[in-house]
Amino acid sequence: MGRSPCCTKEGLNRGAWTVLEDLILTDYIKAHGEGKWRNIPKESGLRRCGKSCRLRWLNYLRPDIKRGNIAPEEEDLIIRLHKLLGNRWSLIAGRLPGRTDNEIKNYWNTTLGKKVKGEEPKQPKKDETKKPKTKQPSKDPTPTSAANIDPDAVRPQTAECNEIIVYPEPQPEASVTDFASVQDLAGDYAYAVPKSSEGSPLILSEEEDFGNLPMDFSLSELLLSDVPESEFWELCQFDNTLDQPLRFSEEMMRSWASEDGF
DNA sequence: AACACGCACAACCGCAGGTTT
DNA sequence: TAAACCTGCGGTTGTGCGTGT
Repeated sequence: MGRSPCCTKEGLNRGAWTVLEDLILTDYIKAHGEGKWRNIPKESGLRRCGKSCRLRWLNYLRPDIKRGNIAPEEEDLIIRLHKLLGNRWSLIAGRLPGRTDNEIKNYWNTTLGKKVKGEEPKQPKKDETKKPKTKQPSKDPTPTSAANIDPDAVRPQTAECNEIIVYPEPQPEASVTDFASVQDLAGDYAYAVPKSSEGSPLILSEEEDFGNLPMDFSLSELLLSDVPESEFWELCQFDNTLDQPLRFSEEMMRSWASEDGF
């Protein structure tokens, strides 16, 4: 099949976006919605190709984008997902609320890839006090930024499920009935372990306790619907470098649940 | 203070695949 | 049915900034 260039390059701006261009693009998308990228330059007057507009919006201007450092739990998840999926960044990003494929790809190439290979990054990742590279004020972190979420924070509810912890099968030290089975539609078990007010896991053993769980879902379906079931538990397995089960934060679960219509 | 170097990340490029004509 | 169009993805590049000398 023949392929035309994405746009005629003549007369188009390239390189870093200006504040004005960002404003025009944001206003246009607010008014007309996403999609029809090719029409944007024509209709908005932006001197950018549609592809560039799409990239700018998806990776930078979208209001739900999370700014700030990758949290340890996100990092853990990226490593595991990459192990399973390889460089399928968009798929990985789809399971990290507010993160873009480009951001994850960059993070992997600069930091995580080395870490996983056992090679320490030359310098620790700069903290959130770092300034943006380009002089664009729209880079301000959103209030929901990961940098604002302490993954180790103890949330003082006793009955609500704060965290979903997936244990590999079979459970070595406990029987299935020691845990709250959220649902096992596919024959897989997902265990919800609420934290006590002291922060230690509270093991549910009574059926009625399950009613306090915040959502009802098929975890394998929710997590990676396009990953074969046979590979699902591989993702959840303990390994030598991460001696703990796979954890998903409350925020992730909320985001996934809303995205997937649960 | 000036320079060199390396890192981080926004942006670009080419390709693949789905949709429309 | 084929060609053209459009969107999305992953790899790569360019460059601003921080840090070390």
